Amino acid sequence: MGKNLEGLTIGAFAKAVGVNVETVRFYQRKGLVPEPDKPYGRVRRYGEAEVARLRFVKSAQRLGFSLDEIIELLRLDDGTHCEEASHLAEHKLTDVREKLADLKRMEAALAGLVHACHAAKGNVSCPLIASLQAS
Amino acid sequence: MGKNLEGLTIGAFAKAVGVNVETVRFYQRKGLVPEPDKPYGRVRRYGEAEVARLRFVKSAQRLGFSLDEIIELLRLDDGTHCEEASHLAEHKLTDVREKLADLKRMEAALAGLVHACHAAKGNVSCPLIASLQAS
DNA sequence: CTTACTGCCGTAGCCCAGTACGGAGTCAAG
DNA sequence: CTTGACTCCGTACTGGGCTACGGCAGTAAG
Repeated sequence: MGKNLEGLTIGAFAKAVGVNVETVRFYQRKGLVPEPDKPYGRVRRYGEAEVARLRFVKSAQRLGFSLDEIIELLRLDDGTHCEEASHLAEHKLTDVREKLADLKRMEAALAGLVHACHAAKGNVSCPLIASLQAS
Repeated sequence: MGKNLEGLTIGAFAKAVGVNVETVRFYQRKGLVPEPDKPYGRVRRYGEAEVARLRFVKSAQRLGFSLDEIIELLRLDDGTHCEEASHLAEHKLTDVREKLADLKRMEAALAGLVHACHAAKGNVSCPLIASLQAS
């Protein structure tokens, strides 16, 4: 595996992004990451593009997109279906803005919770359940 | 079912909070909401405290807490664990703020894509994957 | 060549958060 | 006192997102 830097094996690839090898395979089955041809030897090799793509998948996932939604997003990325992509992008943009609004509300609620807890230092009770009544 | 305000049946209880009856039972099995004794007849009755608790569960869930984390939060609610509750909330707050930053980047990328598509119908390089590189 | 790693591939299983179902009991209106 | 909606309880199933397992093949070091 040593000096040939033509690409990463699946194990190195997975490690580079911080996911399990099995997860890479799972994503390949779903079409989230491509399954490269086996070029010179007989094992697949992964390059920078694949690393970026896999990182994107994990990032989008952290933002609350499902794997199926991420497939959609990835189809927007290759820049070739501009007209349909634009439509999809507008839809996703609406999604994203809704998520932004949700997250901002969460942020406010959590910040309020933290604040309430700190404010209640002297007091005995910190009413967790009550703190979310208004949300 | 009408005027007796001695408590809600499970159906009315679930409806009052906007969840499925089965979800209530599921939460009872997990210990997220208590299973009241059967007082007068033989069906359980639910009161204000239970409604508040169930609402709290759903609210916390919207804030991104898992059911297991919510069990933790509920155990902290007796008011004597203010520090711990605050710590948990702060941790979530950090999560939420990271997600906000990512989402804003994604929003910018999507808006850029839509704009580019509308402006120059042709080859548009989509910055979606690149937009999350920095995370 | 042998031994020991990966990698390849399919299938099965796990966890989470519910959802559905079925049979028996209960309750209130007609 | 019957009817029909609701409750109770257990068990089974679902769907999303992985994770594990097992058998075979290729490759690398000794």
